[in-house]
Amino acid sequence: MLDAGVRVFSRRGYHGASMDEIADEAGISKPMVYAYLGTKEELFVACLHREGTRMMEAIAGAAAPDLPADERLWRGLRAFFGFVGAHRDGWSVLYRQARAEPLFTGELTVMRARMVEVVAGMLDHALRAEGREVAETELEVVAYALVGATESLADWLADRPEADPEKTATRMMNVAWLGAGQLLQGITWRPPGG
Amino acid sequence: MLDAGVRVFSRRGYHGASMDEIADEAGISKPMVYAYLGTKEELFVACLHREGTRMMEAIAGAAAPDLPADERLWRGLRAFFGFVGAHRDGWSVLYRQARAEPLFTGELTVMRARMVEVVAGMLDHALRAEGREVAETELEVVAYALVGATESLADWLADRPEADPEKTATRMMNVAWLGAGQLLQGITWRPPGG
DNA sequence: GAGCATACCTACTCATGCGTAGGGTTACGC
DNA sequence: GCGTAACCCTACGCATGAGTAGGTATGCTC
Repeated sequence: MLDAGVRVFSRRGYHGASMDEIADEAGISKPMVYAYLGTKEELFVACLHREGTRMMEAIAGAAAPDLPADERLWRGLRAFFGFVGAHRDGWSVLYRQARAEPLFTGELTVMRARMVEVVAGMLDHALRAEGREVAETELEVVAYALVGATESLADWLADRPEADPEKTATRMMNVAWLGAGQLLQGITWRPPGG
Repeated sequence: MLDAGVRVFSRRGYHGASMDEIADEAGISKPMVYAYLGTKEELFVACLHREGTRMMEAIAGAAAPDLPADERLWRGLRAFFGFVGAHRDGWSVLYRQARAEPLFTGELTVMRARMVEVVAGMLDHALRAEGREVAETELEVVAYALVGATESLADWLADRPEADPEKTATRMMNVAWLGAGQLLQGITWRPPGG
């Protein structure tokens, strides 16, 4: 039933989806949907939650905390893109629909914050291993950028059924790691004339 | 009048915005809106178009094509940040709305092509200067990642009034350039055991 | 088999909001 | 002063779709 919701929401968008169509897709009647999952808004949040949780679990399960940073990042990215590739509908619901609708931005902010926390923790861990340290804000910014870039590529992937998730993960890793790798070595770029 | 549209659309979202409210915001009556700009859908496209064009011009104007690649990227990024920062309720919000709504995917494809053209063209130019060449898809992916990261940082910035835009742009440049810089040198990361 | 609960459906109410019809107002020509 | 034309308004028609009322079938208890 949530599956039906996710399918229809991703096909039509939150507003374009009618409860009739969702009920139809699930093979039951509308009052049943209301009986089990409440209003349209609640139904959407339920879908959002489930897809988000599944994704988090997929990533957390892949990126074991005792691995070296690049390996962790790679596995995390691969799990992420693998998930998006396999659940294009779910991704569309999560990040396209939820982002556009002011009603759901709160939910989404929480999820992203958790993602950023994970990534920042990864970088922090790698830095401490080398005896270096960086202000928390600095890490947060880098993590934000990486998460944003990854989300963006996930969108790219979701629009291209022929694209390979594995290959996309590798590309992302190139951008993320070669950038982050330099940063971890203490190399920074400076604005000209600054 | 388009200004009113942009304001209301970004405040309420595409569906949440009513033509009455837009007309009210513009200080005229609804039939006037229809007389000048047609249906709600056409109005939205017009807003999207204008904001997108403005942003493109801001970036293209800042990043002169005869500069070295890092300088171009830096100026482009700064212009991008400046624009998104100054038009917080403008382009990025509309863009988000458009992505969620299947109605606008066509229009969006065109805009995206132009965006990618600007960012990827920058990278492509740098590559050709070194006599190297990379598949168009490859460039598109990198461009996507960079734009996504930048948007994400713009969000980060918007939530923190005390943060410095210039400094944030520098951080973004660090991630983007040190990553892209390595890539331009032909250095690529490979998956372990691949 | 009467009473009752569960599970589900058809068919409705009602609010919302896009798009428009038709009426008023001002300015100008004659 | 009267026609008329440009301009803009109020006030409505109408479709859509969220949420619900009230009915029907099946099964379970005593």
